[in-house]
Amino acid sequence: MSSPRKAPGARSGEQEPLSRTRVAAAALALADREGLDALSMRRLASELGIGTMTLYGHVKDKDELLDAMVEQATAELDRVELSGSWQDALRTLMRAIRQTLARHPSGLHLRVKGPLLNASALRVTEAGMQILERAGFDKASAAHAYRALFLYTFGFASFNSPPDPEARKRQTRSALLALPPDEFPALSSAAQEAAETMAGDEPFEFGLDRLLDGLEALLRSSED
Amino acid sequence: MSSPRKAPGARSGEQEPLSRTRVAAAALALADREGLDALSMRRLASELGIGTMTLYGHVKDKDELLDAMVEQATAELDRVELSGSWQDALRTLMRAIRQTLARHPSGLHLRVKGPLLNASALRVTEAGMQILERAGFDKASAAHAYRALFLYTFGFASFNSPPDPEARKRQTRSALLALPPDEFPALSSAAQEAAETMAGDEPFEFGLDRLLDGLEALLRSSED
DNA sequence: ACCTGAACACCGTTCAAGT
DNA sequence: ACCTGAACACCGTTCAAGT
Repeated sequence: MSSPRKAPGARSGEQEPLSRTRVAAAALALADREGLDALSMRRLASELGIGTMTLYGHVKDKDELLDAMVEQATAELDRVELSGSWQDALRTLMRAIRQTLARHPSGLHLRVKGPLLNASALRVTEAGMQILERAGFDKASAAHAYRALFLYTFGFASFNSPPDPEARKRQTRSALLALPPDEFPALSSAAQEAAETMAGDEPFEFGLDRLLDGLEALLRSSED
Repeated sequence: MSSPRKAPGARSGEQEPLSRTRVAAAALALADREGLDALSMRRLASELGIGTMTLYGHVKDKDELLDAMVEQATAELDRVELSGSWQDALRTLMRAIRQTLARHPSGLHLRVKGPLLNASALRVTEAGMQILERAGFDKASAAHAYRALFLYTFGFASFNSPPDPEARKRQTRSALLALPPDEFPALSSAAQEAAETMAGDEPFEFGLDRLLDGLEALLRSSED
């Protein structure tokens, strides 16, 4: 009767029972908040109010924990509303991927060691492939096109992301302005323009548009 | 006379005196050989035959060591021979970037925390910007185009890279074939084609060509 | 000056013991 | 069964001492 665990409802400080998913969510939250370096098994456990070793009941390894975090993050991608031309639909899809990656700042340039083959990631890929095939691409072109779009988006998200976009731009701009103009004529005269590409949505949209234009050209040439 | 340090020439086991560069090179070699996880200050020091703390004379931090490794790797990029059309020249440049990233497998998806502003990286960027401006792009378009090409290449290199390309393809293919075809019609019917995009040069070249085509279209439309 | 061992505050994970 | 403290083999880095 006096056991503190009896009540089935939510206690003030208590949570639903631990699960792999909840462990992954907590780990992702911690990593997003304080950086991947701050994520340790011991730290995570104490944050969850459990013994360190209890974590190993839900996750074999720290490596498996990192995998679970990637799954957890990609799960947000399910159910994106897609409409319009095939270009618009792909744009929407890629923006969603980019946003998800951005939402988990240090959480995701982490170590994606192999192809992303969890359920959520595959659903997104399926959506992309359907859009491309319906647009008229054959299977091989559709697969290549999706991969190119995805890796472009991934590269942008992991390398053109916060923190502090303005600081990135300023840092880049002053580094370029400090270059000897005779040795770096193009860069030092385009310092402002180059700095602008270091953050924000617009540089992402630029490349995405070019990629989609290139795909459209391929589609037209194959239809002739 | 009997001091083992007197001789200025190369001893059997001895090396030139330690420097930040040599420390970075050794760290990069170690990380490439055994993975980034195997790189520790203690391990690196003992491999160099010095006390752990001696490393801190050449590098403030482990973080600074990682920065130095990135510098070291990008240094390989200097002096790429560029010729042909602007498309061919950019192709050559991007291939070189991709190869350099591939040469340092775990060494480089590491933590590029900010814009790459070291001398070698900037020289490569300068080359790219010159090619684009000579082709007729204005400064803003050239900056955007270079950034898109670079991030596409970066995404590909860090996410489509070894180890074991064939295993990646097989793993992807069987995961896709295991999907329920009614829920994943596009992916399960294109399992082979999708798997093929998971490794090799050809998928990289596909997206690069589309990007370059899109850029050419932009260039033509701006010239009218 | 330059180098470094010892020490401190951490890690991930094994193992054996607690309930 | 489920959970976990203690212990082991590591970390990065500070500090004070060696030459």
